[in-house]
Amino acid sequence: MILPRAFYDRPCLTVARQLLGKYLCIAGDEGVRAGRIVETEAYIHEEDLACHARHGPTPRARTLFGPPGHAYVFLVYGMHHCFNAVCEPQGSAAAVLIRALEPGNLPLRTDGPGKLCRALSIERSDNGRDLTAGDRIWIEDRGEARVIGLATPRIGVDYAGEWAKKPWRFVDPKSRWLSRKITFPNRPRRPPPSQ
DNA sequence: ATCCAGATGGTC
DNA sequence: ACCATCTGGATA
Repeated sequence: MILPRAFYDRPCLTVARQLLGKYLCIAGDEGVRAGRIVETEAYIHEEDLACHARHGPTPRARTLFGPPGHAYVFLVYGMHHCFNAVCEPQGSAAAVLIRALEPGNLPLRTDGPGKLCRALSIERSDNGRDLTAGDRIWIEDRGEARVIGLATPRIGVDYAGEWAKKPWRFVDPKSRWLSRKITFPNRPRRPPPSQ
């Protein structure tokens, strides 16, 4: 089932959790490519100093302020794309970044936001695309059991001060395809091999 | 295992 | 001047 607009028209943290275990799909020349979502992050409103909406509805951030259920795609570090699903009602600037997929039958690795965009050929021309029309990019519910997401701080936003510490990244703890391994504090390390 | 420089270009 | 990343090379 293609996720309907009502799925996205809810609080960003809810959408970020519920996207775990869903399938990001794209239709291309050689059929449909899809991967299971195992890692997400929420970016929430103008006051979130890690969110691109922090400077208001600039040309880049405009789609964040638009209606839910659309793609927000941008270029980072001059070479990688990031894919987000816009959520919450129009005028409420929030989106969920998809950070990792289980590759399934995809030929390239998808354990990172830039890598998954490359594997699915998502680029800036996909910015603003309607995710509920089912014509090129959509997200599917394939009836799997609900994933209990593990919350952690977001990656790569240390510049955002207090906002960087909020536990707004969600991972499927059973997946081996996360952009970073899950680390537990004070877990003893395996000793180096002795001769 | 961890650390880090460099690539590269849009955005403010 | 930054930056929601990735890769390869150095080091231990």
